Amino acid sequence: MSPRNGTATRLSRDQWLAQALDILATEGQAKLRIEAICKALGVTKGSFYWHFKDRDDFVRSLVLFWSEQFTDPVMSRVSQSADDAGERLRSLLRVVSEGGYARYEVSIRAWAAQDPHLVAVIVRDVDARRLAFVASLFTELGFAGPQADMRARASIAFLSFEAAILVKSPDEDRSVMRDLFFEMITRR
Amino acid sequence: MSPRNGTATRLSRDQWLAQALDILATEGQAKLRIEAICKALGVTKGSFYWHFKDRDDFVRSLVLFWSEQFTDPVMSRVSQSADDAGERLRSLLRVVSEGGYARYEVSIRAWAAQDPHLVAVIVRDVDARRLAFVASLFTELGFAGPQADMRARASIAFLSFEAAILVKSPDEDRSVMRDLFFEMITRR
DNA sequence: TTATTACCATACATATTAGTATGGATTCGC
DNA sequence: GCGAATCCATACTAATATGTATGGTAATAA
Repeated sequence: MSPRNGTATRLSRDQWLAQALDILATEGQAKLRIEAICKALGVTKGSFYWHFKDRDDFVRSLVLFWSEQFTDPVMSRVSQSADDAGERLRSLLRVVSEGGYARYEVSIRAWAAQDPHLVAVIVRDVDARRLAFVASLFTELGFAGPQADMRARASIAFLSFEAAILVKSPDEDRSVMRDLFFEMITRR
Repeated sequence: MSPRNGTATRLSRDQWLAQALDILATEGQAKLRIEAICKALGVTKGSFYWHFKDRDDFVRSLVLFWSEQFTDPVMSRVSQSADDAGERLRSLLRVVSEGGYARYEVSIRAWAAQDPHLVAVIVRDVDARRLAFVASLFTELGFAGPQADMRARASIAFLSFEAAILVKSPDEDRSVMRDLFFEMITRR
């Protein structure tokens, strides 16, 4: 109920977006109403309409924020994690899974389906960059063309939908699952 | 604009749900408002509130309808498709992909996230039955325990997220992708 | 054929949410 | 310190959605 930030409630645009992503992950997109976020931030609508033109502007900014937070940073972190392409792939699987980066996929894509003009454009760009990045890992591992593409799609699907399947494995089993998946998908 | 059913607009509960699923797939869940569905069906709200108690009742009925339409029928059809477990898996991949059965996954799961009480319960049940069914195929193929479970999750993820990734392959490539995926996932 | 049920139209009430207008309070450049 | 820009509160409007009350028509059973 009380403001979530320390000092006397004076917010930046990014604080708005970060709080919104948190609500999106924990309570779903139906709870992502303007005044509800205001309450979580300890401010009123006056703040919202200073930072954002309207709700459309907010949603697009949020999806853009998501794409900037969870695409390039992950890719560059993974790129620097190892020299061996196999180890980088292993790092990708672990980072995305344990970092909870996949928990926004469903909500974001539900928006994309109902806003083909702007949200879908951003998501499509993210998809393309993810696919190219992961496929390049498999190319480095010696898979060519469609084989690399298929493995990239399967890997992204495995990571993304792992977070969406409501029947969960225990945590220790999830790392076992990842290892088994890694062995299968890198086998020549 | 005109009523989509032939005779003089006299609907059953299932016709309501089928029309709703169609709107959900084509226009997204934001367009799934009561009066919008009324318009598509050529009736008014009086009809809606005769068939459904309120909107919550409608949403839960819709998710239940989805689970009944796209779980047991697919499983039984696949079960009868061949004797060999590998051919049944191949049949599953083709039927789900070409039948467009995965296009509701995102919207349904977005609802599940925001309604843990009832919608999520239904989706969880669907997930469990899907996992058990697909895992049993891999068990038949000689994979035991975690190997079968991992392969079931990967297969379901591949099918579900294939429909959600906005960067699409051409249609002929999708069948190639399926074949490549099949070879990889069934390799011992 | 008549009474009853199934199904729907209409008109209304209510709630929720987005959006606006305006002024007040902090902070910052200078 | 002072003006200007930044950031937000308050009070309001307007649009959109759900839900209700009630009556009407077509089908069905007897």
